[in-house]
Amino acid sequence: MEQQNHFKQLLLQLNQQRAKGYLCDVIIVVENALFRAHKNVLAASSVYFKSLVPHDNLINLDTEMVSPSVFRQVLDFIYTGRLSSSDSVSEHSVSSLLTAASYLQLTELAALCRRKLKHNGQTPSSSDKLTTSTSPTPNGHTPGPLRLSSTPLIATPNHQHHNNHSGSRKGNLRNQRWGQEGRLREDLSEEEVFISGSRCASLSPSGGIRVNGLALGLDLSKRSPSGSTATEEVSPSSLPQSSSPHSSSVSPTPPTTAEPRENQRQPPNTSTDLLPRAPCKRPRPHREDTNLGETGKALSKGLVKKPGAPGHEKLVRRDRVTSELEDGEVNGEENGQDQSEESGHSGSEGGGGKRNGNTNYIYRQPQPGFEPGVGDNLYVCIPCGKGFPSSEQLNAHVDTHTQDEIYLEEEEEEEEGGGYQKDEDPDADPNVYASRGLEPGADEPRHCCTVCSKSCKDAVSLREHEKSHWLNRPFPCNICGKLFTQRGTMTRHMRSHLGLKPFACEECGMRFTRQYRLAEHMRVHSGEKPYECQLCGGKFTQQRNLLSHLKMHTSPP
DNA sequence: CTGGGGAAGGGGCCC
DNA sequence: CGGGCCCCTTCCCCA
Repeated sequence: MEQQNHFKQLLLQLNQQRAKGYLCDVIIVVENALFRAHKNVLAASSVYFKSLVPHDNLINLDTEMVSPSVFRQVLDFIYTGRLSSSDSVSEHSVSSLLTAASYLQLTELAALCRRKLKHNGQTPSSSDKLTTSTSPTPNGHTPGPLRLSSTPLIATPNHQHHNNHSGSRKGNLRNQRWGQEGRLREDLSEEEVFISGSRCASLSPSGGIRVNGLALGLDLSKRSPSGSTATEEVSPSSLPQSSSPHSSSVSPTPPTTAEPRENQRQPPNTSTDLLPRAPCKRPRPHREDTNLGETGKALSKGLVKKPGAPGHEKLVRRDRVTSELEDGEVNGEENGQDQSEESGHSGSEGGGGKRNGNTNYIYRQPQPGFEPGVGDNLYVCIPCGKGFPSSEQLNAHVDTHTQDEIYLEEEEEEEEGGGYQKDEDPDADPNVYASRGLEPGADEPRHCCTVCSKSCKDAVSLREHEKSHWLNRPFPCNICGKLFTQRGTMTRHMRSHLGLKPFACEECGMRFTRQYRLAEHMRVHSGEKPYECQLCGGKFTQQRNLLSHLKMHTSPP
């Protein structure tokens, strides 16, 4: 007895889930594009991926071997066994596919491409030599859509270290891994992790950041030793171990010779058994320490502590002045939080943002009807949330954004909505006045710049003036679009997205993005409390807590 | 329920 | 560009 079309239906379901990001547990970074997928599917299709996915939730691919557009075809092929119509698969793209397939050790796809090239009278490029052997597929070459053989994938891993192909790249990360101690190797370079220098420079006049990828609820920031988020919902087996961060932005070493044959018969649910059962779409807003056993309080805190996910653009619209000039976090951080956790608890990440900062970028609600990550619209415009099937189309679209356009829309919305947000009643919160350049009780709003206090005659003038401040934040985050005044700050911010925490506590395994924080943390273990309140003698491990404490002394009861 | 303390995250900025 | 520090903020725990 056999259920007909079972495999087809199963694959169909998986592909639909991928499109929706449902249960996706791995992110593949190709240049500046992010792709979500299922580890099991990747592992079942590629020996290369099989070697990576158990350890990493974030995989960077060598852009010299595979481009975003090619990888998109590769991923489509993995999930469907088909390539798009042969008409649209040019010889050049077949060649690129072959290179990518070889690099990724997708032997079936490589063989398919090779046959396609042969059929077209082409000689496979040298790149396909990466694949030392492939198993022939029975269905041969046929015109029309290329189809995956129905035979099981036979893994015939070669022993070449494909990563070496990227070795020529400066500061190459891809061969680097977290060491035994769980420390990121010293020579990691943010730029390498991060995709983008090119896109970084392509900040559009509108301030729109080109992020050719799926923000789509990906929470790149949640990556401390464990977690409860989409990207963190990983197998417990890979949890904590202070030395085993879940995602590395590097491409680990390729499959070793030791495991080849296993690849053919991996139990289909080997890893899914270890995955959390709950859908990863809506991570809980609170810590979930309970599953961590006695790993240690401090550790557990770090493990599940939260957020900041660029992704579903659920955002709280704020007054333009507030959001752009006063609250640097709303756009990138708080927003991300909302996006990832929906519950709306404002995240600690947004913490620093309430102060000042002339952050400028405005996230927009996704356009009606746009469902991030669904279907072919894998490339998402951060500003408007619109999805596009290709990076080229996205880039073209982003160029159409202008700051004025955003302003116009803002204006329209202000007119429609009366300007204030319901939760931003100036009467209730004097800070709102400040942020808007207004003063409580003033009938006529003063159009003051919140950055330099310059007074403008009207709102339009103020906006024009405010633009000048934006230039002071020339460093955009390629993931969330937030702008920074200094490159170093942006780099540090990106580190939080990727969860790169090079500084590990030897006592409990907690990891930190900053050495200073590790030093601070170590006082927890040493019991050192160097900060003493001169008023009451209270001692604190953190200076900031002493300051907070002092406020308690000084503030009226 | 509330307030204080502990611990942690993030951004700004200076060196 | 990284380190170090400051500030703001959040979250959790506990009394």
